[in-house]
Amino acid sequence: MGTEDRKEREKLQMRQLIIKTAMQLFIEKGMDNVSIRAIAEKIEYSPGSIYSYFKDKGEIIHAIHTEGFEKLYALQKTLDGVNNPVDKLAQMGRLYMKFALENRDYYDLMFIAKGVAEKITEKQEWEVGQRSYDYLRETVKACIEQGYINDPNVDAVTFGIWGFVHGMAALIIRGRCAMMPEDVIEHTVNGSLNFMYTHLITNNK
Amino acid sequence: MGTEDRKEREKLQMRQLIIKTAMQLFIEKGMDNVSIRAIAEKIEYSPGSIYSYFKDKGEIIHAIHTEGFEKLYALQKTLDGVNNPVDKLAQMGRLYMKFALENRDYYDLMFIAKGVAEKITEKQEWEVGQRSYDYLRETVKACIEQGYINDPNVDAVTFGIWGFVHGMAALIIRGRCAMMPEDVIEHTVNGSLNFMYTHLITNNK
DNA sequence: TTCAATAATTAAACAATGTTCAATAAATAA
DNA sequence: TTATTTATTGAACATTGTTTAATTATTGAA
Repeated sequence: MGTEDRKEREKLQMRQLIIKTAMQLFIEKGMDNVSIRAIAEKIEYSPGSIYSYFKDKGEIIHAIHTEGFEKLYALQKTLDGVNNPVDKLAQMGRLYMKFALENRDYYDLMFIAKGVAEKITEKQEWEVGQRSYDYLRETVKACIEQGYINDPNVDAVTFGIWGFVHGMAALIIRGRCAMMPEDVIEHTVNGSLNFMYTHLITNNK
Repeated sequence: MGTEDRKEREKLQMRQLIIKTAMQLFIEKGMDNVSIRAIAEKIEYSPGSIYSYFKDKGEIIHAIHTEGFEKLYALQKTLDGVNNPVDKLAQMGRLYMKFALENRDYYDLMFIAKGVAEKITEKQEWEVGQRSYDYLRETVKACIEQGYINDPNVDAVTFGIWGFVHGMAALIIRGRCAMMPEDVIEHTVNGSLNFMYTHLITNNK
């Protein structure tokens, strides 16, 4: 009988609805001001009900976290056609930055928020993030192999470049840029990206 | 009569005790697992009492936040004697990284935690952080003026370099480095710092 | 259709949080 | 000593995430 399939489908739909609603409220009210009760109320269920679909609040957050990584990786894949690894690296940096600043709640969950990463260590659920990291790493590796970057340590270069873009994004998202007016931040970030990509590449073209 | 002075002194001592105790518990139990009640209990006062010394929990956190900036600036000042701006920049990077990783709770409060920066915007309490930023900026400026860095945009270069070191620190502190084993992180970070400082400097010595 | 079993949903309760406030105790100045 | 100001308390409030016993809805078989 197909009723089991239907039930499963409904269960999945409900999970999806909860996730969607949670994300809506996150964006609307800020990640820290969204209670289980608020989510429950918005979907017109009781608070307790949510716990038949998610083990705890962390599991909801983790679901959104994963969604964010899907989005980011999809963006990265749009660079598949770029052959020159230096161009690819530069474009990836801009794309990463754009993603971070246009999806601040997602980015926060993915790379900044506390209490998200801890719970993942148990399982191998890093895969979804690993994919993105590998994509960057492969590009860096190509840059090194083709002589564009003059440093044999792929991991150090990759981590450094990631840190560089993440650092700027995190400082902006967490409001640590009081030393410059709001409206010049974007310009400064562009300048920083240019500076980096200009200087990291060796001159032997 | 000097009793007013004494009272003021006592009030300050009490504030200091609260801050010290809070920091102890922060390190001991983790920043998110320290309640006003826990602090109160440790100093053998009632929870309500704390509110005669601090407006709210945020004010305690902000006090520790400020303490952190004092510590960092004191460290930076140890580089006053370094004349070559490139050396100074490189040493500052390592020093910053060391501070971040050896004082994770302070660093978290200063540059990552949410709900800290927001409350500061009102006042001009950025000064304590601004000092540190200016110290970096001046060093970058010297590097540019002396031809070591080939980019006229002081702010973009400064922000980029800060973002670079902050990014790595933040990723480590917030547990986003699952792609590499715990014990190679330090080595990788060193490699990244070397890579950056080697490549950001133009070759005209 | 009827009925027992299974599943989904709820409301109420729990413990922990930050914070407030009237009552109490302590310290001070006259 | 006494009146006043200050410090401290403990109880209370609202809000959180979470659990659970009771209730309602749904299902598959008779």
